[in-house]
Amino acid sequence: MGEVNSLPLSEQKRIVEEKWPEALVKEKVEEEKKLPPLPNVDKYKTVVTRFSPNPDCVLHLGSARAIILCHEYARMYRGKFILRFEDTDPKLKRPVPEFYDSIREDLMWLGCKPDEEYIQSDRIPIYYEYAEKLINDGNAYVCICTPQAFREKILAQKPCPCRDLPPETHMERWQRMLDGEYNEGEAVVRIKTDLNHPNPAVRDWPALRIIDTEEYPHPRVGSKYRVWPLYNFACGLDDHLMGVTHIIRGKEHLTNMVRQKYMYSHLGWEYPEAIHYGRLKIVGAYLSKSKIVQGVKGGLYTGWDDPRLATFAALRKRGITPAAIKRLIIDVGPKTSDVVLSWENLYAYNRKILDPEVNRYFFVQTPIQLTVHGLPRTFIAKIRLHPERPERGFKEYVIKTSEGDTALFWISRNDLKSLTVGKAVRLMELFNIKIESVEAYAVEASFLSESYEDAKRMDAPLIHWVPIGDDMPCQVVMPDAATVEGVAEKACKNLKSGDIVQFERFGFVRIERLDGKILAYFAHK
RNA sequence: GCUCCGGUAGUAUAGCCCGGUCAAGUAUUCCGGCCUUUCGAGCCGGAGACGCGGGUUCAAAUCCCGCCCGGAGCACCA
Repeated sequence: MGEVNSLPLSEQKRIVEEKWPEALVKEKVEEEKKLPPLPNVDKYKTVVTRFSPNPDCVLHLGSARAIILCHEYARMYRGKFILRFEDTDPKLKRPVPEFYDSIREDLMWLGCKPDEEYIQSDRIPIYYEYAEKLINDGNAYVCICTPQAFREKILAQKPCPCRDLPPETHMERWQRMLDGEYNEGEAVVRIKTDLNHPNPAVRDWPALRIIDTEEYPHPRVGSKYRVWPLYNFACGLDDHLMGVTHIIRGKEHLTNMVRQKYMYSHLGWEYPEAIHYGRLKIVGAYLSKSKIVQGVKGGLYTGWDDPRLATFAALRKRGITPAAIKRLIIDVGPKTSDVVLSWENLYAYNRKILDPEVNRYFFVQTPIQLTVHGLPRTFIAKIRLHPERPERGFKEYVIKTSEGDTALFWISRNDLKSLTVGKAVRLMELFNIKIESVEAYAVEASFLSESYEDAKRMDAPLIHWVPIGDDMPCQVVMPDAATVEGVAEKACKNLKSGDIVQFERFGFVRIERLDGKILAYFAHK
């Protein structure tokens, strides 16, 4: 051991290469983290997962866990991924037509295309059918107690007066519910459970209730139905009916599973495998639908894609790639503890994806004028669009010694701090200069030399620049919605809306608009 | 309050079920260095964690008990 360690590294490496070449190869394979296996996959012919949003808001990073986990597992086992809109509350959580589409779009953008799609508001007759069966079999009943009266009974582990009435009576009441003879809140269908269950919330839970859809019409089916299923009823039935084998959802649904299991046993069904992951938050962002809706409606945010929001629309606008989100979610995995992500984690994945792909440009933030005197000749700066990929092409600027021997540039006021009178500075990819004078809005300098080696030897700071005249105005909207003003180099005029580029020494941005001037959104450093 | 989860570095994660190979791995972050006409990326090195207290055991991040902290649910919402 000591003998081996005393050898130079290159020698050690040579020996290993000779004797165990496979050891080195293995070392280089950077393994991507994989999802842990799903439980009891063998029990089912095909794995079926579902993502079931309420279309009452746009999707955000908080939903990413459900979407990506469900989709990824479905792919992993060559199974099926279902999108199911749970829009059964026309009153309190009103679905909004535009969100059905925005959710579909977000899923496509994320690369999580559903194999099938269902909308619960189209399935009301199915829910009625099972409600009747359950009532007929004495496993459900129509309760006409006031909520308070019922609550008292159930807390005392006693049946309410309705519970033990014969099924025929309840079938009559059910018919009256459908016929509109009860008003909102006057009757509710309950699933029978164990009255002694330790958690009062699971005892005889409500399955269907009445909504006055004349007053609160459903955006898709209007006033067609007065009796609407509650979450546990619709969701519980659908999961079985659609053949869902693995339910992957947040742990807030843990008690819902307990409730639904009673219904499954009434129907003689077997409950699917269920994974309840923890809550996902990201520092500084509101991931609550109500906060988002409130903020957008109230004008606090510019829209669903306001850069301060962690909606997919906002992330997309900023140039955060779906691949980065996917890696992040897979990295976090399906465990039950809550996580508070830091943006750095997301950015790091995104940077890894973007860096080898996107072109580089100069953007000068809060520009000030730099005058360079004493140019010996005209210079041509020919700069690669991507440092490692010369085949991408170049951008070219001719630095003319127009007025005598001087040239004018924009440089960033932020770089003022690295400029000291008498010291050398390198204009990246161009030449070295010596600072003669520094004022708040103007810097004077003189030409020093051309070679990069000189700059290195002098330990000169490197700053980027845009030739005055070869510039175009550019605004960058930052993640806090503040706007940074500056100038971009002229070559940016060839960019298109939607392009993601790196503004060197500034960060990655996505081009939003280009009309003589540039509007970009900042992704990250 | 009741019911149920969970707590590994700044962040995220592996390991926990089936104690030893964990003087705890990985990614990111931060700090150095190298490389490179930029930042970045890349390469090399460094910093940084088992919530607390008991117990069982030759041996505990892993098993048991207590405590503390965090979260979720307790709707005729999803």
